[in-house]
Amino acid sequence: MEAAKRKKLQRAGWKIGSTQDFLGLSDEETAFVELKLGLSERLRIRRVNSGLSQDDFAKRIGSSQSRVAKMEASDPSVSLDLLVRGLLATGATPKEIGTAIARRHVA
Amino acid sequence: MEAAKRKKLQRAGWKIGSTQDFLGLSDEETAFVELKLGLSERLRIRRVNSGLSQDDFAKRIGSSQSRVAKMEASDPSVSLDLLVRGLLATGATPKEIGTAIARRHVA
DNA sequence: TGCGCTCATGTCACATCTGACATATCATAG
DNA sequence: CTATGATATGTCAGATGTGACATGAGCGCA
Repeated sequence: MEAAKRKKLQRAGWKIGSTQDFLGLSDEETAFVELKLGLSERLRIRRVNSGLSQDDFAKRIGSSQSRVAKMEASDPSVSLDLLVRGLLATGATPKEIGTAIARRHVA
Repeated sequence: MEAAKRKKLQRAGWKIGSTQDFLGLSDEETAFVELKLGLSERLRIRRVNSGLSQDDFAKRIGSSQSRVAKMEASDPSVSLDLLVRGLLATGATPKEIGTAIARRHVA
């Protein structure tokens, strides 16, 4: 998948404001990626707020530390399904998930 | 996946109000299934409103009629990813998607 | 310096999802 | 009744996602 670059760039220090810009992504692909970003941010927030390490959290949702890291990094290899399941497992409500999807930068 | 039954029961004429009841689903599994239902309903609405057959729509999003039918039926074999991509392809905004997830029974 | 804890990244066998196809059901028109 | 168009259901080979493992980087602490 082409969009694998995003992560790299992001790591390299680029503030992600609108993602698209550099990479030649279609509008739909962009929307999809941003939507995943909203969820992964939300996931990290919830995990950190509950004082868990990635490893603890992984066990709690029946996964592994490395996959949790990838979830939070919104790695191309993680599906929306996994992100949403992860959020639900933390007790996030569908409403909160909907909000995370609808608009980013929400507290 | 266990939850494959849902569809069958639903077909058999059971009004799905809260899904859970019969099948022994955990709260999280239930929430996940309902969340998918919200999206699949939304998808069918958007397709019908734009006057497309499943077949037309399938071509437009690079899939097949049978898969579209499964998407709208919220078949266990379809992922959230596919539903969301499908919605985005119809021009649905992240906001609309978020709303479809947050609360069902929305017009 | 070395140790323990946390998070990131790459890899891979195994599981799940996907498009395509075949076929079935169900209307509605002729 | 019988075509025709739309939708539903089952199957499967190939594509994609997943947990697990190894390993490295960063950090605070003795």
